[in-house]
Amino acid sequence: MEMKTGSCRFGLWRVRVVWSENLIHKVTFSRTEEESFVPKQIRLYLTAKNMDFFPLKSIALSDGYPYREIYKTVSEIPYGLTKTYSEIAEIAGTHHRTVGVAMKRNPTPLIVPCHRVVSKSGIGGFTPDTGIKKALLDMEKQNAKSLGFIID
DNA sequence: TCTGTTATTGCGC
DNA sequence: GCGCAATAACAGA
Repeated sequence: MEMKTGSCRFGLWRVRVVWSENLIHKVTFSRTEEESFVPKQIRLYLTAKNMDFFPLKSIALSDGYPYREIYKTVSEIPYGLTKTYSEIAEIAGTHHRTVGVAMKRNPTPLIVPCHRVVSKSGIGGFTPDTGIKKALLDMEKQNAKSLGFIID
């Protein structure tokens, strides 16, 4: 299988994607990347025109991948909503501390929506910049609200 | 093995 | 509010 790389704009950041076929291998953030082709679902998601990545899927969900259960649980959080580290831990049958480690090591943010996992007292962390997490949550919340998925 | 790492939480003051 | 201990699970040596 052939491995492809592309980069897409999100605010001040560039989202760099590595994939092959429908399998996403890696998603990283950078400031300097030139824009180039990425899968349509990702481009649309980043401009609030798409709510899921089907049929794309993350390598983090494949058999034998470390923290697979945690990533699977996180993937089930609906667009525009959040869960806490403790809630994820309870569902996945592990410890909230472990959820933090798994999020930090998540190879594919966005695809596995780790930005929807927040702490009880605040937004929680995000590498390389919590500003990205805030921007993603704002975008999702606003979009979901305007489509009537969230009422508040 | 053993040590370091970690995007949390809850309790006591 | 702040400091701190508890504590799961993986990477790297």
